[in-house]
Amino acid sequence: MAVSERGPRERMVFSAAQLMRRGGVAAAGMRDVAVRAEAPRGSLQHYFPGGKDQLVAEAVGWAGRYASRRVARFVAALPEPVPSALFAAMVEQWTVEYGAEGFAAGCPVAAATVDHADSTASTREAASDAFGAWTRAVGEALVGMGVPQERSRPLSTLMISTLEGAILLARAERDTRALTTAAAELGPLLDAAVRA
Amino acid sequence: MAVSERGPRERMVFSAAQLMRRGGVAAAGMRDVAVRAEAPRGSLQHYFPGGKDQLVAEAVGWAGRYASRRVARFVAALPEPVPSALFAAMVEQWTVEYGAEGFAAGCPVAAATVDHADSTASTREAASDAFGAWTRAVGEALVGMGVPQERSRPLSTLMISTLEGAILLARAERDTRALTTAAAELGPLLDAAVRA
DNA sequence: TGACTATTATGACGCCCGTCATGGAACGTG
DNA sequence: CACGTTCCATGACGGGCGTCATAATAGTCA
Repeated sequence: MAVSERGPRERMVFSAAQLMRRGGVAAAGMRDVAVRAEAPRGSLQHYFPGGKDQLVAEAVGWAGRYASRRVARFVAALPEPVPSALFAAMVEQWTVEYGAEGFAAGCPVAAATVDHADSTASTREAASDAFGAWTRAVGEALVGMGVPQERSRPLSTLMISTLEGAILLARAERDTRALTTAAAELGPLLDAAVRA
Repeated sequence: MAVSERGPRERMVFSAAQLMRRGGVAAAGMRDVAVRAEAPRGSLQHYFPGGKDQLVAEAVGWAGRYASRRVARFVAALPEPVPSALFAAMVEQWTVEYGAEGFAAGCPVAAATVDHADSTASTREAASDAFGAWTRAVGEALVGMGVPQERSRPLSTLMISTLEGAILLARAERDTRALTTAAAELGPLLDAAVRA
């Protein structure tokens, strides 16, 4: 995830998301965002006239789109297109990161929800949209694997709930145990929904 | 949850946890904590010489003990002592709160993890201990219901992961859907582990 | 009573934050 | 060239934060 790609605007959104991942919304200071994005500080008020709220909302939206796109790529790369394998891939993304870079960062959407769901409407709506898009992407993938339409939404919601919670536990415990447990325990349940 | 119970020290810890539940660690200002606890501001530096870090850590510890105690009470109140009923009770605590008071607050341990897991060691350790105590309490309850010892830890971890994630989704979406889905989908899986 | 500790009170300090005001540079287009 | 739009630069402002210094009060026991 290099910072040097795309225009300065997108770099700032990306950097905001990265900082939120590590220390929540409060840790994503406007000055820090500009520095990390190698963007001029003056650009913030130009590209984000709505201030920090807008920046946070866009960072959350970016994260939602990123997660959704990831799902499609996971599906395409699966040796066997079964739900448990998709969930395992989603979990593996985190175990790999935590193994390689430590437990510094979590999900930016979760951070935005925890910090601003009650105080800032735009942030909460962005988080809702992000989770919605992600859930939809997973649900469509499940349908493509033979899961009945009406089962796809509850199961995709369950997958994302469990993954988010396991990320939380993993960070607190500095251990990927919760993540691997989630994948192992939920796998059979997910596969049992195919063609049911 | 009245604020007027116990001594001023415990009231401050409690108030800190409540504020963290709503807007994260940053929203739990020291001055606010004192006001909400109806405690003198000067008491903060007296009872918590370790500053805010100590206060946050104790709030997280308080939450962990609270959740653990709750598990025992849930088990005692169950009409039928099966794992799915325990999980349903844990979930119901949140659906009831969200139905009655709105989606303002989440789990304080989650908030502490998201905001300070990477920056403050004492907070992260407190969160790890809180999740550990909670997981242990749930695991012991599962064993008491006939779940084999070696299955109790993964299953209790799964329950807490899924619950925490569903709380997150529920707050973002302002909808208890994720919570009820979690209970409905995980129930059969949990009960299948009894005497297995 | 006196002395010692526990608790409370209050104001100030320094820091960082988001925001704003103002102006300069870059640059395509008429 | 002129000119307007887009983009960047910089410093200041006001406010909130955690922390600290200092002192007054309350409670307790010799």
